[in-house]
Amino acid sequence: MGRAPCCDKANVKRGPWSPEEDAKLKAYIEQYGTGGNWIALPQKIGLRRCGKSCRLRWLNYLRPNIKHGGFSEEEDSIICSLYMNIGSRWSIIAAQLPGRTDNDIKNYWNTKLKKKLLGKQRKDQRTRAASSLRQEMNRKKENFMTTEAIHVLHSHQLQQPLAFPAVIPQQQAHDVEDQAVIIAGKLSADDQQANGNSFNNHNSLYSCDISFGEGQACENPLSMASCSQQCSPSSYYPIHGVIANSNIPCYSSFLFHELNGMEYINNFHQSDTLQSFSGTDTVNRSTITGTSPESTSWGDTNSLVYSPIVSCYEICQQPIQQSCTLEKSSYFRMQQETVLQ
DNA sequence: AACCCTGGCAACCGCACCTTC
DNA sequence: GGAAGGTGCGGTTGCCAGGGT
Repeated sequence: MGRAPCCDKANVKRGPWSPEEDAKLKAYIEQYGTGGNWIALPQKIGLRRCGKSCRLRWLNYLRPNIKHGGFSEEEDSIICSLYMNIGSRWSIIAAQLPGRTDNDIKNYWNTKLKKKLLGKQRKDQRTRAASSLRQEMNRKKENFMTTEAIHVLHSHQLQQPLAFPAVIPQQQAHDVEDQAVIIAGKLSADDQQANGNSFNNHNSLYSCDISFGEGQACENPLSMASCSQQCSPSSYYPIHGVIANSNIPCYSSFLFHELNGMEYINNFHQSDTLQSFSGTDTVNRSTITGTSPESTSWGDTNSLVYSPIVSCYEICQQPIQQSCTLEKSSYFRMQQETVLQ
């Protein structure tokens, strides 16, 4: 059985408070106090409001010495610092900022400070990732080319460029850094013929970018891209992989037959806070669109700290069910490039 | 000018905890 | 001890203003 409502919702007014209501509430509380019972307060005053609503109005708006807007740099840093340490405990954070209410701080964080902070962190992170990634990938590339067999992303079913969002499992998400790897696969003669000269230079460097989105974890792109049936070495395609990181949600796009596919990538990169995606699944001849729900996990402070660097390439090396292997002699080149703005 | 989109913010909702009886 | 009522809190919703098309 549910709990009894605190008031008769049918007989209470809702929505914005009028100046008259504000004046009544303010005058009464300044003269008599709350009486320790918010539920009974509106009846005493003659307000058709819920007691909880009166309390909220008083605490967030009417009580003396309330400050609205105009957060200082110092306040920003206090909020950020406390948020990093204790998360979304707004009442505790508000207690450290005289004149500020938890609701005000919460709104300020959600609408401005979060974006401001993330923008700064991304900039810093990209700068760091650019150098560390190049070093790491150079090292891995050497190892990669000497491996006897390799797992190859593959989909011989795909006859046209395909882009779709991939989702990294949450348990992996924190391991994946903002970086990307491109793997260009061996193309069959048929493929090359079918695609004109586009694939003649299949060892060419395919550029790659990082895409950010919000709120959507990723599934292992490899499992999504790997072949679902027995495959032949002649049907490997260039693979374009994009992985973005951590708890900043990500989208991945890959399996581009040619550079024309980059237009799909561009679709993903219109902004750092991309909220939706679109592409074309030519296997099913359908348009792929989607929307990432706003993340509600900002309480997880990991979302605001740097995650260890794990490249897409490392994921590529993990054994994958249904993946294919190739002799290194039949094989191709892995190139990577990050495009860090 | 009309419409759409987005950001900001006040207010609401529901749950958990606390207090009282 | 536990039921009922009150309070506090964080997440979410919905309205509105402003900017863009």
